[in-house]
Amino acid sequence: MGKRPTSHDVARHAGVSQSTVSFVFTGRAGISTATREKVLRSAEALNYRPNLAARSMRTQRTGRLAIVIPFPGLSLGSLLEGAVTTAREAGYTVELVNLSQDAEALAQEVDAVLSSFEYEGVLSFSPIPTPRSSSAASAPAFLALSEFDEEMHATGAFSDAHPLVEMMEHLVGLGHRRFLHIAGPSDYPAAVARRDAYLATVDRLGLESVGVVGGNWSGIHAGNCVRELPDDLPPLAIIAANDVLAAGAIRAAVQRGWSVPEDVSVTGWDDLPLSLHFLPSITTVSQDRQRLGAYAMRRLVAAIRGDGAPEPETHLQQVIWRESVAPPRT
Amino acid sequence: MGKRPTSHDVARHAGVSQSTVSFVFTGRAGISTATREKVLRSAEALNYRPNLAARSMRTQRTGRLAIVIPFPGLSLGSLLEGAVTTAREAGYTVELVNLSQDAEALAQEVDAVLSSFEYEGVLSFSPIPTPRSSSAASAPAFLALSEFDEEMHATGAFSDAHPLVEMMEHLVGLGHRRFLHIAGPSDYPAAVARRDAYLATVDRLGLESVGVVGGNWSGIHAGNCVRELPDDLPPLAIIAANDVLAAGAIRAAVQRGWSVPEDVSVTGWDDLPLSLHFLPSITTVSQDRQRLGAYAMRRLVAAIRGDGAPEPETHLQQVIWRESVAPPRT
DNA sequence: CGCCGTTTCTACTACGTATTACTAAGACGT
DNA sequence: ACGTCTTAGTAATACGTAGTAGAAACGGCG
Repeated sequence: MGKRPTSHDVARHAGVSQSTVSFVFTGRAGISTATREKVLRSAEALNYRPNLAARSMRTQRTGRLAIVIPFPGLSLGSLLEGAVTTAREAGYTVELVNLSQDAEALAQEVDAVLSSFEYEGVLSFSPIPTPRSSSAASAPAFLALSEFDEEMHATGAFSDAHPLVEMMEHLVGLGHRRFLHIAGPSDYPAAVARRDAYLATVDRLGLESVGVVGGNWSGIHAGNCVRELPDDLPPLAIIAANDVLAAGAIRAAVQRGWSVPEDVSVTGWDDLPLSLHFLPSITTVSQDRQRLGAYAMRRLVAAIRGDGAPEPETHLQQVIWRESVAPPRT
Repeated sequence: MGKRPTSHDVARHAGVSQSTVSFVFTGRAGISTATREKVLRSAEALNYRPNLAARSMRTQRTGRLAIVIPFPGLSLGSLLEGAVTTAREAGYTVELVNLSQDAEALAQEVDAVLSSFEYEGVLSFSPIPTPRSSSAASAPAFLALSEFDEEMHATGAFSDAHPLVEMMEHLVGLGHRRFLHIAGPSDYPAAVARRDAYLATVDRLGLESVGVVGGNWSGIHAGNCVRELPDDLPPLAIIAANDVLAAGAIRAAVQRGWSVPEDVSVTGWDDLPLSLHFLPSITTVSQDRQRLGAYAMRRLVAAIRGDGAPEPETHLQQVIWRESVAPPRT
């Protein structure tokens, strides 16, 4: 039960020889349809997957490719760099698997990856539905950024959105009282954490909140939200959940005649390559994505080995003050 | 000679048993220093690397991890998505390997990857020095974007920078005569291709070129170049090698009082997420990075199988007209 | 000189698969 | 009925490693 089934097990179950099973799986001719289906049914029943290591030993082919990425990656997010480096140091190799966008297919694919016997651990950097009870037998460690995120939030280390609080307090120090939040989609824990931090800070400091708008990562949509605001609103401080939303908001504000930052201050998140050159340059939060990736991988490896969780990283995020923030026009 | 050496070969060469070789490589105690060094010397002489498939078959551990990426990637560049999907369809698995930035270490690491016997093919999306004569014995296929790039250029399909010509001709049609090119680093074939296309077009259409400046991918540097231009230059059309350079240029132009696009038209390349929201929004070239990644992978797989090169992709790039381009102020 | 303990090495086996060589069973023409 | 050809399946083997059990060499001690 606890062991991974082999082609011998399938053969025994189906009442044929191991060779026959192998022929079925390699698609060789000379197998009757009846036998083939019998074998496939047995394989299904036992949850059999060919062992790729054994196969590649026999065929003398690895079936593996590498994509090498030089360190200053193609805006891969240094996330992968950090993760891959850490995995390598721990003696692991990292494979890339991509998934479809459709929710149902995605769940199925994740399940396939987890039950493929090919991986000792699986890491996801984006919110993914927790896989259905991975068939108890030796399931690989699974770590999704969503849990990760929430846990970090709980421990106050990462997506706890503390920089957002820091930015709001600074804006209040400059004289701002009226705020607007442009939020990201609610299935992104980071987006939720930022929204919650915004609401909590409004509450704690007794500020005026014009509302929470947005709900996706579209800069166009963010711009539309700004266009719908009443004319007499400024001075206003807009806290956007990332730089794309901030950029869309700035553009819409300028287009309706509000000057940034004199009438409207705006903050973003992510420090995209163009944020520095924007007009005005965007105040944002830069994340040390490489260290974040490394940390996520350390956690996964610890989970595999049954070690306790490693020390959480701190100072992974930093506010970068730029031109899009100023005291409100008096 | 043509075969990959095994621990048996090393044992024979060193005059010990295979077990001893295995013990040396797994670091087990109970091996005298003399024997250990003898084994290591033999292994070095034969270029031996443990066969990971055999090892993982024996140990029942794969040593492999996966990073799953959902389709609308984290601005991974859809490049990887396309490549991974294509590889999977061809029956391959894709591993991520990262390299250091230092040129010498990098060359050594690439060499290690190529001679590790672990990969049937290796793909690089960035310019990487062609590896030293990969020890003739069954070297894996290697495809670097640099060659790729240059070849595509030769066949007129990809980095042939044709969109750049299209943009310049359009600008001429609007009435522009005076041009400036902000180039990328000369070790990026794409950057070179764009510069060459610029120069050729200036020549062909008898335009006035203020010069070719730049030389790296820094937006700040691009801005400095624009700041050094003479005051009475506009009207001017700036052709930047990518959007970051374009953004830096726009920012510097606006800061010195030139309005964009009335005084200065600017074009970029890449269609970054913020380019659409920029003030003014940046005319750029969008690349179908997913198809590009898929094509690169098809080529790699074809090289492995000894097939001829697949049909080159066309229409991978498209000019996106935006606000940063207009007729020159009269 | 024989006994024991330690160190150092070797012979052998199992891991799970693909594939070659072979056998059994029909199908068919004469 | 007999030999031949085709089809469907099986037995046996090799791939390269790690590790178990055991052998050989060696030194110390009585």
